[in-house]
Amino acid sequence: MTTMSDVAAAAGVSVMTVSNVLNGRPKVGPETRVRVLEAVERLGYEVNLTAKRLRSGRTGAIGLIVPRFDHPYFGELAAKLAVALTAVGRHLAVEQSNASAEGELAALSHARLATYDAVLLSVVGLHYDDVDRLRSAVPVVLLGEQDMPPRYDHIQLDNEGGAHRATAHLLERGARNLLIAAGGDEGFPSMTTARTAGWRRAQLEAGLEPRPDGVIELAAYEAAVAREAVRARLEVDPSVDGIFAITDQVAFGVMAGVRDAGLRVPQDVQVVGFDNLALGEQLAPALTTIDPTHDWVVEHAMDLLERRIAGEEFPPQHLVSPAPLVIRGSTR
Amino acid sequence: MTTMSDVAAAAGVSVMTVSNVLNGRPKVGPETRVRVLEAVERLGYEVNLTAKRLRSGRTGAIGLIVPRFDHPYFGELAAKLAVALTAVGRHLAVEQSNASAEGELAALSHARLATYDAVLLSVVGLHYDDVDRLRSAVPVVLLGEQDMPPRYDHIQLDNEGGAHRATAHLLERGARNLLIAAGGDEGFPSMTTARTAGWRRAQLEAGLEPRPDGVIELAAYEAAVAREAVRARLEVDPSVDGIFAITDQVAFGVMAGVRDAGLRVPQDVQVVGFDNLALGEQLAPALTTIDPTHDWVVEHAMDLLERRIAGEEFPPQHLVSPAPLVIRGSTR
DNA sequence: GTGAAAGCGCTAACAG
DNA sequence: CTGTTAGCGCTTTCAC
Repeated sequence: MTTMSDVAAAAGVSVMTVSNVLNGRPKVGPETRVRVLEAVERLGYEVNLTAKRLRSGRTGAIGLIVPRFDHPYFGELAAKLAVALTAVGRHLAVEQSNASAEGELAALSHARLATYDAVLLSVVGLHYDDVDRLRSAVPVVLLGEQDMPPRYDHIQLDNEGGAHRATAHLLERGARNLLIAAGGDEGFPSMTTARTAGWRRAQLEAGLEPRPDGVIELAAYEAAVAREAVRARLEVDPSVDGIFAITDQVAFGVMAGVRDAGLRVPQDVQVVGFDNLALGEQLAPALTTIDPTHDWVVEHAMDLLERRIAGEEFPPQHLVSPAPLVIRGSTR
Repeated sequence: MTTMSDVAAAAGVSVMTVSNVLNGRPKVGPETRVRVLEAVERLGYEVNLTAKRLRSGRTGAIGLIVPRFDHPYFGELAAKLAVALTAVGRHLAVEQSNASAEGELAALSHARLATYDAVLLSVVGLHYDDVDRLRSAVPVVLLGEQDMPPRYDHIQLDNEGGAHRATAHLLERGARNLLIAAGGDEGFPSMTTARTAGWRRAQLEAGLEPRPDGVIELAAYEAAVAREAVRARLEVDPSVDGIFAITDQVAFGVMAGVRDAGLRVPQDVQVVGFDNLALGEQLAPALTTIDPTHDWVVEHAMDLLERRIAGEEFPPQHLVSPAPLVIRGSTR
């Protein structure tokens, strides 16, 4: 374990000069710099990030807290974020919040958040009050579709608009008997209510009254749950010719459920998802879906983070990303 | 920002006593303890993990370094690991290594590894020499199928055996013209060579000579690549009746490619994958595959980590997890 | 059972 | 341009 003092001794300078060289501060003579860098090289010195943070309050690390590691949506977002952060000399560590009931609170604890220069918090599954109680020593930017305390910067998708585009597309391609595979009304603004509203509005604008039994209520947004629900529904109601699935994972289940019922996608039933997971492109047929524009989210999240880290003061930003339609084979 | 001194002052004790209470050390009087805990509660104190680590060298955090966040295999492993670590009072942070060429080295730097009590390093894509050059201040346990320096603890799957079981199953279910969707021989022991060897051995044991053109060489283990390669192959060679895909992601592409060629799974071509990704179960037909037994890996990895963290000395362990067959609809 | 002193490795602030 | 001093918040050590 070599320290800065070791390097300083080896180079015949003070620790402060070593620190100045290593952090690229301007006031170091060129030959002193070379001598220090040689000593660093020779001793294999690497900075102790823990000590650096304790003193300076910075490490270059950004935290991303997601509800679960095994959902591809977060994996795809995290991958893009990691690349973008690496490009600006930072790095990303991802933590999972709701591995267990207590895990949720533990991951959000002051102490753990404080290990990062800033934190991106994905609020899926968190409630307004949980987040409102949060006290963080570092800047926090919220990501996700829940209604959240306005004092935070918050980036979300155009859920209503995306669902509207998805549904309008189904109608345009000739579907008339539309279902939505979603959840029940939770009584507060959420991804579910916003996307359901978009599905409803598109039909009203086309002069269609949404079917009263149009919502297939799913206990969980998982493929297996959707698959069984869709199969059961189609067996008693074969008139259905279009289904908007509230997420791509649900859409994967919907497509399997349609097949289980002996029907074909897209000839008998057209399907549109929401999330544009990489895998949707590889199915046969490939999934028509709404793109959550991760690049857009990453770009704007990083801008907010950098400005907050720099201490810039400005009112909390509430950004809504576009959510364009991606047309593939699951619609005609 | 309240510190331990603030709490000590509020409770009328020394910082040392606060530290003792908070860390459950035995030598504190019951009523002192209550007084301290009250002060902690009142002031909303939370420990500064950075300071704690600088002094004690421990934070309770375990690092998992994966090649990429957006591969579901790692997501599923990380999720299970996070749950298990939470249960023992630790927590998991996941970092991505090869977001870029330099990212790989950066993620493995001494400095970054040192922010954890121990590190699980997934070595997919890393070379023997990269890992051999690694100097870490904390225990490192290797995860993955590459050949690695024996001085590390290393957990891998039974690649050859799993591939053998997958192939034997295809033969048992009547397939006779077998392909493997894999990569070329890289000239060193790897996941590719081990799984290809298992595929070969199963055929030899059944009295079949593996076809010289039996390996569909994929430029990358991605669904899109496999899909196109399989479609092209089946169009010139319709006699194929069984394909072992080297990973589930490849298998997803293989199944789509079979359909693209106008054939059916499993009636015309049977398919077996390797990884048991959650999604494989939701396809129609569901994917027969080899289970990488994440639970087994997690259990053994945690055991090694805890013992190394505790400073226990023992020879490097090289463990091979079972890799059982999971039979579903993609085989008859 | 409790506390005082020392210092983990680094950097901010300032002196030279 | 370079060095000195002080101290981030905590735990280790050892004295009482």
